Amino acid sequence: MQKQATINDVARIAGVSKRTVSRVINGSLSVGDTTRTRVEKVISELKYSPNTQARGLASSRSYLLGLIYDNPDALYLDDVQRGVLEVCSNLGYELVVHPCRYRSETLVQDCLRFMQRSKLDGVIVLPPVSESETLAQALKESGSAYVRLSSVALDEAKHIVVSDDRAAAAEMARYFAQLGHEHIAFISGPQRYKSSTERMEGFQLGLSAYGIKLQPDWIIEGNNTYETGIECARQLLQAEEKPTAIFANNDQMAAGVLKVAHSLGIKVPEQLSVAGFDDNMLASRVIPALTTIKRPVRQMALLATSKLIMSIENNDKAASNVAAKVAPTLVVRESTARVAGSND
Amino acid sequence: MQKQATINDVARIAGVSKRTVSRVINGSLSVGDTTRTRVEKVISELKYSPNTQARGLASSRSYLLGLIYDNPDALYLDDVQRGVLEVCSNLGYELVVHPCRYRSETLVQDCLRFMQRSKLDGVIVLPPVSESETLAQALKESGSAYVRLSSVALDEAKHIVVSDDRAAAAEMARYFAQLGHEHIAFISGPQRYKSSTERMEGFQLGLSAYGIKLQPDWIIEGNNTYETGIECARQLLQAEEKPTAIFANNDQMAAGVLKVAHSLGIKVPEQLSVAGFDDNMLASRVIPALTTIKRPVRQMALLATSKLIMSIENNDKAASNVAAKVAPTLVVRESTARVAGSND
DNA sequence: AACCAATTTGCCACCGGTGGCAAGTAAATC
DNA sequence: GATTTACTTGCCACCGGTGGCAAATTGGTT
Repeated sequence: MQKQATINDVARIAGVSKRTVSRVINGSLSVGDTTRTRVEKVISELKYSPNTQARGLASSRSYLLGLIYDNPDALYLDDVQRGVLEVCSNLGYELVVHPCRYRSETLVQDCLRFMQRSKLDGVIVLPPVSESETLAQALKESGSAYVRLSSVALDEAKHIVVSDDRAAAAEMARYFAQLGHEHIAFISGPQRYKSSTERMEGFQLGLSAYGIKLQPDWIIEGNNTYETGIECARQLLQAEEKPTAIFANNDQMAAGVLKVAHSLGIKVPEQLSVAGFDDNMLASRVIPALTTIKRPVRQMALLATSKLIMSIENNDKAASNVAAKVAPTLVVRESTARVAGSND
Repeated sequence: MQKQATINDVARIAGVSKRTVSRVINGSLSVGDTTRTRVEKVISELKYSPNTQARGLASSRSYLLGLIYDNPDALYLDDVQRGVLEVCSNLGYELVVHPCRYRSETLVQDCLRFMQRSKLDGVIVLPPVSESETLAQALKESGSAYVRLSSVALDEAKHIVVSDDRAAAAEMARYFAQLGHEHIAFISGPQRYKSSTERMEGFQLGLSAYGIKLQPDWIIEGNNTYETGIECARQLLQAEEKPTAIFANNDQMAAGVLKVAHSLGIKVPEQLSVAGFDDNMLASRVIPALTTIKRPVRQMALLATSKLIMSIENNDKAASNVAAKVAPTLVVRESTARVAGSND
């Protein structure tokens, strides 16, 4: 293991003090041009790169960001992580991932400890953990930089990136209505999450514009997994009176609906329209391919990371206060069709 | 932001020197029992936890592990990451994720720089990056702790966790043969990866035991994505003479085969058997559910992480030299059946 | 009581950077 | 040319721990 060059080596060879080298590294303005180029030359010759631990110790910066989440869908997490990493690597940060338990009593403590232990410069918090106001409060009080991803605007513009799931769900409602569907069921996510209630309310609101009302027994709560999608679909499709369209809170559950419909010999989309939410990889793989709402996950991740780094480097001074709101969009594929017998 | 307690605070309050506190933290033997308990009491009262940067600076340990990969399947990465994180959090390590480009000329440099910059204690390398011998060599020479995940035993037992993909593919061959298939096609992964050639060779070997030979034009190379799965399937299924069974190098491509078969009106499994490799989430979601090979990804991740940490903490002395080999297993679902007209 | 070995504890330098301030240097003003 | 001003650069302490070694304590022996 060849020994790593230190700032002292650079200083000695360049014939300056290490303080000056430090200035060059950090892009300080007050370094003469000739000195700067000389130092830079030595730095690249020695392939010197500063020791982040020492740097962190002296300046309380680590160039480490954290990603906090609780058991998200693999595909969602992957999208987010890719986006975050892209920005990180461009801007010289590394990413530490940290799963945690949203419903644990020690959530706040756990997250703060994580930040402190690893001396993170900031964290990005994913849903549903992002919905915890106590955590957000604790982060704010501890003076940490953070950004939340959410489908509801539950924080100052500086700390949040929101997607308008409510409007997107309303758009799906309109689409269903225009296909002539009136007997519509909704498989919701856990009602304790705002992201779930937002989508449900948006959907209901959208339908009501067409005079359609979701029957209470056609609103079933799943937990966003494929398995509960199957359970919920069974309840709906084995009943006497069946809906002609089902909107599921995400693609996983919609895939479950497809499976059940297939096993019951119900043809999609001829006899039943099915739609999901997310537009992850699964949506295009299943047969028939799912009509769904595309969430711009990657874009949210990019935005969030940029905001976060901006707020870190500006030492939290305004600037990044631009609202970050993204709009999910309807993607029509094969799993939805005009209701049988209708010709609107 | 309440100020963080330091080792000096603990030392002062406990009435000992900070060196002693340090000893207590690191579980050194030579601390008297009474002193130890006193110090521990103060530590917990102050909720003191050592500054990892300072600790790292002084002892060149960071309690940070790295995960190095190149554009893996989202589902695979998620499985691995979950497994790794589980062990990490149990043993007090954090995980830094690091995507990179396997085929880049600067791969080695990039990875070493990553390790050095973040002062990682060790890294876990996923396929296909794990197949790079130059990287492995560089890691070894730099004295870094590392573990590779692979489907071929290309390193000392200490540094690798292997899955026997060859044997698994052979088992799939036997299964196909016993179903009476003789006209069999194989959609391979990129032939530049050993994991791909291993599976192909295993499959061919398995078939040859039954006197079946893969025709050269029924071996098509994809790149493990759904899209190339579709392209390859088109070639196979739009030809004059069609295979009765297709084995794809992974589930993504197998899903592509299902899609093409469906669009061509070819019934699976009645007219065509399809199998994949991985057994990821997708395999059970598609219709019909895929027969596939289950890779014990999670188990590999757990093993790899344990090995890595063991080698770090033993300062690389033997001990972790147990061979770590896992066996993928055949999972039969709905996409495969006895060949039409056969009754073996 | 004196001595010795083993165990426990403390002191100080050091890891590799950055912050604050003083000193040095060059350009601008009178 | 002397003085002020602005800009560069260097010095030293410090961030919060750990390593090596010396000092102090303990307990058992003779």
